[in-house]
Amino acid sequence: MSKQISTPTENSFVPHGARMAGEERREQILRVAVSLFSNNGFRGTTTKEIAQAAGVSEAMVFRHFATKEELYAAILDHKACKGSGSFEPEQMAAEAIKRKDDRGVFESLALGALNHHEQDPEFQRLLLYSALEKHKLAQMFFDGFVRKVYDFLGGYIRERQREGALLEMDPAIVVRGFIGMVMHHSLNNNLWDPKHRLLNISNEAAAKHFTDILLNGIATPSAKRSGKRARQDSSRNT
Amino acid sequence: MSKQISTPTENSFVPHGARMAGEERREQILRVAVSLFSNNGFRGTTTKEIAQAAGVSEAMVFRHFATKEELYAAILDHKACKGSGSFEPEQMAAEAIKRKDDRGVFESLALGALNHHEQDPEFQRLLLYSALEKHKLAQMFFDGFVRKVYDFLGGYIRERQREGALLEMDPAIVVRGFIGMVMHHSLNNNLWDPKHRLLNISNEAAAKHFTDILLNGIATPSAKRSGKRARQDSSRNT
DNA sequence: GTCTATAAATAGATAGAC
DNA sequence: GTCTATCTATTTATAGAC
Repeated sequence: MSKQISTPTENSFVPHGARMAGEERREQILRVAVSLFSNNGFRGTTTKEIAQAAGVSEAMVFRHFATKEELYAAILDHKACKGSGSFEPEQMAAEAIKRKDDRGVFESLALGALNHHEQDPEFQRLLLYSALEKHKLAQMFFDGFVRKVYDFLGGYIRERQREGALLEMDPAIVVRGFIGMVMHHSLNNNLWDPKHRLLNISNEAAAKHFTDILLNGIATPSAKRSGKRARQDSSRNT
Repeated sequence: MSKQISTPTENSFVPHGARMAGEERREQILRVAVSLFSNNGFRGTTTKEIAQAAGVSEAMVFRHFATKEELYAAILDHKACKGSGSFEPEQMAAEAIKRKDDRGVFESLALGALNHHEQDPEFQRLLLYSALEKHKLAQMFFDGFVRKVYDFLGGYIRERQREGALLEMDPAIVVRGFIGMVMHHSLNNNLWDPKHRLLNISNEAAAKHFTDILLNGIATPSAKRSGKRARQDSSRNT
């Protein structure tokens, strides 16, 4: 509330990369803005609210960020970088990939994503808002980070298909399905409070069960043998 | 643009349920408002925009709807009813359920949902916006319609588990996973234009493949036999 | 019914004192 | 650096003429 940790003695000789005294204030504004934007979206958040939440005047906000749009862009940029920074799929599943442990690969990725979204719920809301509001940075994030995930995970799946461990099927569809299970679950956890949830399980359990479904499916072995008939029955509209 | 199909001759004796002359105008306002709200959200849409898009003055909008909030609520209500009206899962999969055709059940539900969201993209955007913006009607829709789907589909899964056709596993998790695949795919189709999509397949193909994954998984039979080992390897963090 | 005009409140952004 | 005061444009909503 009342932090005045400034370094006025060195104000005269600040090198090009040195942090200004107001750097702290800037980050404080960013923090509260993240919270407000993620809760109310871009248009649902006023600069006055941001200023009040940060405990400064509105003019201060515009001193650090020329426009509201610039502030929002700074946040999305920061979050997108942090998002692809603190959550590196390739790195996260590196071990399991070397061991060709399919379960380990998918389970660790799912758990990583679920935990990431749980500890930083603002991230998903921010991204969804910006996607709905058609902000450029949302498009950039998806074109960048998401595409990387598809390429990376799709590549692993393709490799395992060649080795005969996974069924032949467009890897992109598999990735879409798996990410769908995980992201949709995260979204539900983030949008609805625990009291209203239709499903309340730990991230570990969710990651495990989604991986179970992806790799093994839910049909029993006996049902699978007799399943071919039903399949023919229902393929009238193909 | 210039429809004046009114019935002024009967204006004097309107029964309690009769439609006013301005009923048409009201629905026109509703239509353009749906489009604008779904594109820009509640706070991102101005009453002036709505009036201009409807080709009337702003005062006319407020004649039909006392407040902007009331207009928004009317839209969500209408859409939610239409959503649970034109898309009745139990009815849609009724045949397949009677035949105990698991593939048919999941595939028809997935295809129904995908087609529904494709022919009415505004619906999903509207719902997402209202969920993010924490409007009451979004909560009501999820507490009502979505819960019904979970109960209905979860019930079917439980029944098939008792019959030995499906593996023992919390039905809610299965429903969450399957709905996740389908909804996440729909959302991707709705948020990104075709040029930027990472996956471009027909709804029929998507429904089929998601059902394949759900029932059979993606592991080959041989991999499943040797899969138990890998499972033990990766269960260090359980 | 539909419009013009406008009220009342709020938005983003700036000027200038300290 | 931070504030108060203010400006301008926009937004919701209403009044009253036709």
